[in-house]
Amino acid sequence: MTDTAASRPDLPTHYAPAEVEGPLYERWEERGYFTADPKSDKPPYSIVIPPPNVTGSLHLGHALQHSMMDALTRRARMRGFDVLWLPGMDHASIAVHALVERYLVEAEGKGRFDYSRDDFVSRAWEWKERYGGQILGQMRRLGDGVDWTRERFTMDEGLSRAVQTIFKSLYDNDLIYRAERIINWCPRDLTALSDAEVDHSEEPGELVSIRYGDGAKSVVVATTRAETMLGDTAVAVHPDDDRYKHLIGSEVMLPLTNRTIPVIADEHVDPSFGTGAVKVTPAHDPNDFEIGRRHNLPMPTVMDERAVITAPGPFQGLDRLEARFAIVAALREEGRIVAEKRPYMHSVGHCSRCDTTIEPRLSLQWWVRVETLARAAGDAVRDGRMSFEPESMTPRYFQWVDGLRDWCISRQLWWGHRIPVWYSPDGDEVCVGPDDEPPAGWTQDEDVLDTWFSSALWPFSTLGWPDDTTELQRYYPTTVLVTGYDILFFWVVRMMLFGLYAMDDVPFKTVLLTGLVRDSSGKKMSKSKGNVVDPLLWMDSYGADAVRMSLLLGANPGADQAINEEWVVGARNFCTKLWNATRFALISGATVQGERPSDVTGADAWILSRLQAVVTEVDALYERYEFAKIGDLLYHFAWDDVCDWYIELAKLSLSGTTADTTRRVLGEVLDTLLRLLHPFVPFVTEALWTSLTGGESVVIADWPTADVARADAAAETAIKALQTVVTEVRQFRSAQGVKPSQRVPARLTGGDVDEPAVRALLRLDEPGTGFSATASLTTAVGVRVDFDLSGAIDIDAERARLTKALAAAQKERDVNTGKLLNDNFVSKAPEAAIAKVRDRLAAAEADIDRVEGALDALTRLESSSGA
RNA sequence: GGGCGAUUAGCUCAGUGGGAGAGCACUACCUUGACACGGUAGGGGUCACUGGUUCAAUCCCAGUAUCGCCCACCA
Repeated sequence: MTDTAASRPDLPTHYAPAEVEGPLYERWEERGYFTADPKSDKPPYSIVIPPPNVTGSLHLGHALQHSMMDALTRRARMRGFDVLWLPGMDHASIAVHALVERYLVEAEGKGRFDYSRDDFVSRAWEWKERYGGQILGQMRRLGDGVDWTRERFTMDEGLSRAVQTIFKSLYDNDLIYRAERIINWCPRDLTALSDAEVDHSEEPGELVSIRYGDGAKSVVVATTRAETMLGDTAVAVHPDDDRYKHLIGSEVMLPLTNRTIPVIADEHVDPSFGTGAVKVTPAHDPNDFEIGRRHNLPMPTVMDERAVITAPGPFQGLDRLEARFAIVAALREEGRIVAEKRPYMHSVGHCSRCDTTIEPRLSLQWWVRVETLARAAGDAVRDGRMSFEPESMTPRYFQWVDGLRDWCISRQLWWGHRIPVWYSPDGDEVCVGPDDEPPAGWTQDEDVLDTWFSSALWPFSTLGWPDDTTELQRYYPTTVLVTGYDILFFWVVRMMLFGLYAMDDVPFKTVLLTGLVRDSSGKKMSKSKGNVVDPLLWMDSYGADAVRMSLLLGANPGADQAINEEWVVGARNFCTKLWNATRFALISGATVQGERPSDVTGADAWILSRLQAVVTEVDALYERYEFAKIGDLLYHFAWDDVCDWYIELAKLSLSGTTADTTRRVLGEVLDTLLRLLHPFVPFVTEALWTSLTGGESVVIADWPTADVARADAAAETAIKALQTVVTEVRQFRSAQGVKPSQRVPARLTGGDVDEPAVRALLRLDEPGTGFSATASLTTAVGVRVDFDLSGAIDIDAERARLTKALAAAQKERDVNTGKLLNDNFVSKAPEAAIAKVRDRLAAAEADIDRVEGALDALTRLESSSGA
């Protein structure tokens, strides 16, 4: 044992993640490992975190994305970059509203409008301070190496200033305007929503056909929204529709009212749908609004903001659904219902926050004029300044960005950035910048901005914009954005719009889109299905490393992934394996200081050769963000190559003359392996690496570099031969029912293989006096092994094994012979392919000879033993 | 209607124009001096279907079926 080994504490045989992980993060944070240094001369590497909602808690989707970002930034830090991974939270305007409102109802029994605006907002701030931000602690638990000194919040002072600055700039450039349009209105949250905040689903409704007018002056319209008829101001038909041409320009009676409405011609109408005639309600339907605009129709509003009928008459005060039934009943009484179809499946929009059915509503709102911004955002991808990983997601981006409609940014809420526009008593308006004073006596617009307006600024507002800070110059554009494909449109597109506008450059060079995490049968996790897993529970049971590793092992670019607890158990087992391998190294006196051993041979040369190949491969996989493959590669290298073979071989060497070299190689291999694994499993690697090396922290260790000079084809061939012999003999022993612990005398002849190693791994004794070969095996690498099983050989079992091997070899021979007899193949296939087939044929024939020989020997043995 | 993707072992998923793979699960044996959260050996798949291209197709092309996602429309 060396001095270093003696001074190191013994590790327990079982890795207890909860005990190990806890103290490590605090130490990292205290030492400032995660703090970026804008003044450093290292190259920058920057990622902004997708800011979780202040109301949020860590779910598996976060855990996946954070594991990826943490792996990327930890590796970048080890590679010598000045890393900024910037954390923060989103104020989540509408989501916080819902929670605070619920809280106030429960705590004080009062609704939102029982409070003044200022009072409500200060309650919301209190709520945020008290209950918000629990996810930040959960990020520490997961191990996220973020720069906490630069944590931001979308409503903090600096970001609010950025919001106001860009609003004024866009306003001054006529890219923000106020207009009355049809918007998506949530009658529960009492606010407008953008198109992106509406989810559509197919639902059963009813399609009723109603006769408007009477006799010759009548027309039948079909509708799923009978209640809106009170606001109808026309019936539209297609201009070329012969059935209705005679009616165009005339008026029909609108039932249940005293009004008549015109029949108009509009190209929008599809003559083949329904009756080919459409009722037009401009104030309550987006298409009808457009028709109304084209034909200068009146646009009466017949419902209030809670979707209650306001039109005077018997239906006034009814909710939209009650009104629908009542109106259909009234029409039926008048004999105007011509046809009814129910259930009638059609698509219905819902508030993405509260699931309430959206009510299209004519309303005065603020808009971003997106045309030029969207074109720039599209061009940035078309000319390669920004790209998606995986690339297959690019069409989705274009689909959205090229068809983007003006963005409704005003919300009738209180929690959020208030629109910086002020009105005079006469109705004049002025947009106020952050450094301006609003005119005295003017009043500010009541609305706040869409939450996504401030998130759209995140990559530069967090770096100090609109000031020209060193951070902004250094870390913008950010290196890569890691986020779920589900918020491509909400967020990614809008960051592109504003990033290009404000900074004249893309906000990130690459967007890495992750899939969704699903349950073990591939179902989307949802509260209603009850299959949501809290990653914190898994972290408590198996460790943050295990959760991270199992997520990353499933992280194929852009693809959804399933996960269940067994996967996490497997990852925990892997951590334990690492733990014990390192324990072995410590017990064995592995050393990591001093010169690298030169002139290594045998297993030592082999594992170093493999190691440098793995380093090269891992680096290549990181370039393509292939986390699953990186994990798989390191998993198998660690478990198969290092643990199953190298450590077993090292045990032999450690008691021999090359022990010193092996101690050094063992140390180097584990040191390098732990560094390679650190971005995936930071805690266990930190605990093990510091024990093994005595270094300060693996967080600040150097990323391994491949030493190509260590590539050793001869060593790899030699170990492969050894593995072949060992495996074949194990198969033989297994088939023979020879217990692993039973030592068997054997004689090895021929071939070129490390005989002492083979004997040790296989528990084969030297042939002593009285050795009698009762069974023999000629391996594929030419080594013949004669065993003295003292007549105990199970001839039937061995014959079965050999017969199976013979069949396989014969099949291999036949397949390859067939290919070579095919003139087309021989004349057209590339020479390399033909050579390969020849080689395989030769190998198959040799195998057949060998196995047939073994079968003959078996037969002779059987007859000679006189069974 | 437009776009994208999937279909490979019981499950979750890799993969390649020329020998079907991994993890988990399963079977047998094993308390071998790092590890039973382990070791060794093993079983298991017409690579959805039908055509085509090719000397050769699980892989490329076309079509079919099933499933999933995104966008648009749905009076």
